[in-house]
Amino acid sequence: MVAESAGVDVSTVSRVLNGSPDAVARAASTETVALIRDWAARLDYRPNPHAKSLRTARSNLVGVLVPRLSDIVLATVYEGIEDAAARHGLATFVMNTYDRPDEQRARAELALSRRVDGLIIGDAHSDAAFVDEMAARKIPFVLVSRHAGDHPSVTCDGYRGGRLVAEHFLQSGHEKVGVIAGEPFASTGIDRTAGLVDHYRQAGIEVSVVHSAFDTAGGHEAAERLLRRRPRPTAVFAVNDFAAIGALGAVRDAGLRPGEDVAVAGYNDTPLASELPLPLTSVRSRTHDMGVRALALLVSVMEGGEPASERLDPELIVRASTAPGHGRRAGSPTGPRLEPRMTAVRPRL
Amino acid sequence: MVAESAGVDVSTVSRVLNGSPDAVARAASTETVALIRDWAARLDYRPNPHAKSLRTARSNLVGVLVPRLSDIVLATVYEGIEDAAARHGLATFVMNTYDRPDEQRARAELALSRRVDGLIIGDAHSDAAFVDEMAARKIPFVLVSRHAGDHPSVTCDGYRGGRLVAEHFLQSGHEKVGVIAGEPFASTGIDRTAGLVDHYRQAGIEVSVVHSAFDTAGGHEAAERLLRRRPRPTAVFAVNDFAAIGALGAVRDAGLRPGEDVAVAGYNDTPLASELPLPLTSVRSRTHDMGVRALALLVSVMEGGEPASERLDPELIVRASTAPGHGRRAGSPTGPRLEPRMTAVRPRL
DNA sequence: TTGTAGGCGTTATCAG
DNA sequence: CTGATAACGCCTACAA
Repeated sequence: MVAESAGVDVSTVSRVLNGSPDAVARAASTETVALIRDWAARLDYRPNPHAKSLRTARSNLVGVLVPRLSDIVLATVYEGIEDAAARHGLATFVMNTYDRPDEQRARAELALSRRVDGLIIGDAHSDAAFVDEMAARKIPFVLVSRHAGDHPSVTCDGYRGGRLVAEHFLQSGHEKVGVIAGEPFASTGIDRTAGLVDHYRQAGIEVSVVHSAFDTAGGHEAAERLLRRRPRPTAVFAVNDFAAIGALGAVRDAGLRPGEDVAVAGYNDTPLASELPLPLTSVRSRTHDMGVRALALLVSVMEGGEPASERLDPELIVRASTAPGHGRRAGSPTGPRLEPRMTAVRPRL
Repeated sequence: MVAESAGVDVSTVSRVLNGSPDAVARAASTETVALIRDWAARLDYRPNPHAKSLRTARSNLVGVLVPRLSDIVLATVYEGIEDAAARHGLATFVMNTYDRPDEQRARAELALSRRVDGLIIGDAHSDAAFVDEMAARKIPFVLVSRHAGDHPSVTCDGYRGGRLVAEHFLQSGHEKVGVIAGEPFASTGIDRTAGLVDHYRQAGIEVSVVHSAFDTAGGHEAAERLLRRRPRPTAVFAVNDFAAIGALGAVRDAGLRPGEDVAVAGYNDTPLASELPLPLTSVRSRTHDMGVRALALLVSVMEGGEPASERLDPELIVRASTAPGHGRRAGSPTGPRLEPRMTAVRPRL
């Protein structure tokens, strides 16, 4: 189209429109380049991506599998992926798998039938069955958020995150601790739990671990179970902020003062954590960065590389839920005197 | 590929693999059909979507624009879109625009350059500037969540939602009411606010309206402004659950009892609303359904139709934040006696 | 019922 | 430096 209008050959047009700046210089005369660029702009020409993909056998598409996009953690990871993908000229499909193996396979096939150049898998299970299949089929992919087997992955160091919480709890004098460990198939929960458990064990202390769904209701129910144990935990670590919020509610419902009678820490430092009535101690897990790095890693895999996995460093954010009087929300008019007021004369047990 | 293996002509293969059941029956002999199907399965043949799109000038791709995917409301709408799209054999791209007009245009162009067959726009501004441009360019699109101009849209009736809250507040005896109205360019906040304001006006009462960001911090700050007014509001309606959570915090920080001294209602009935320590009254807005319906509407538009917009019905869910003693979280061991305990002997003002 | 041929818009190769 | 040509895989009108 550009070619006809400008009276130039198609191949020249292609060379000008696609080549790197200096390649263009070598490929066509200055006038021809100007002419072609002019017509392309005037007709606002866009190369047809389907024709291009057909010819080059590259779609510049990547598929992304997540357990659930309405989980803010994964949504934020995906935002990172999407940002980075746009910068690389790639487009992304996201799909929910609800952590169900059959859906993982079905969605992956769907993506593959769309001829994606690679896959970012955010819902790997620790048994690695599904990802091993993908690897056996030589499909370029990376894992994000969770790791499995020794496939390339970008994660945030959950083991270290768990230790950070353990150190904080120990320094605060907690010797009876409970962990709400999330789903048993997710490396995130496994690592975070192991980090805390190991650190406590080195101090000669055993902690109670219960599993739960990754949401508020799951955390509430799991915390109830922990609070029934004797001696009762004085600190609870939930491997997810939403579970931690549920735990806060359970503590309150049990007639105890969250933050005072029972310290509660979460994970991921969700935007809500700092804004809760009782601000929540949490471990920042650099979710957006994980997405950005995962896409970079995938690009490297797609280019035939065998890049090393990346493990980002977590950061503990201490707030009032584990340190009464600390970590008040900025901009509050009342200052550190909030907590006593929030918890005044609540009957014990 | 299938053709060579089976020793059949390519066009016959195409006919068998694409045609509707009875078209196939008319197009090839039973044996040939079986033969072709057999080989297709054995080679797990997938038609190349790029070749198909090139030939048919249809990509089966739809672009989705949202303000921000890490907002659970839009994430849930998108889940609905994605579910429905998969059922229609369509694939979707989502992109964040952060409610910035330049990003809206840039992302729409990106989608268009990918040759999407249509667009679902979840971030329309009430001035309709951007969507009018799209319409002028004859691009098939529908709006979701927000409406603008008289372009086809799927929304939940915010005006009615606002009225539902107003009725509930009036029945509870609130005569001094504040509204946290969200961003002024979003039809959602505008309609919800208008519904409440109109209903109160019909009762001869004026309400205070303040704008804010749609997040927790915005709601906190806006509530502080409302609570400084005299006479002080006894009820606050935030057009978004996250803003409502911020408002709950502000009420508490002001030394008042949320739910008792100041009723707080939110909007969207986010999963968190029912799980908060003080369960939040909210208006359910059928976000997932909106996504599903929006995709159906887009399909109709892409087929050349001019379908009418859809307005789904909202539902008020009353909980303890506006009705102390009501709406306790199911499964709690303490029953309706929670609220007095939560708010005991907090100093007034 | 089956086969043939042309073209969708690119890019790569080869020749001028 | 520029132009012609083939091929990517699919669909469809037309012919047999």
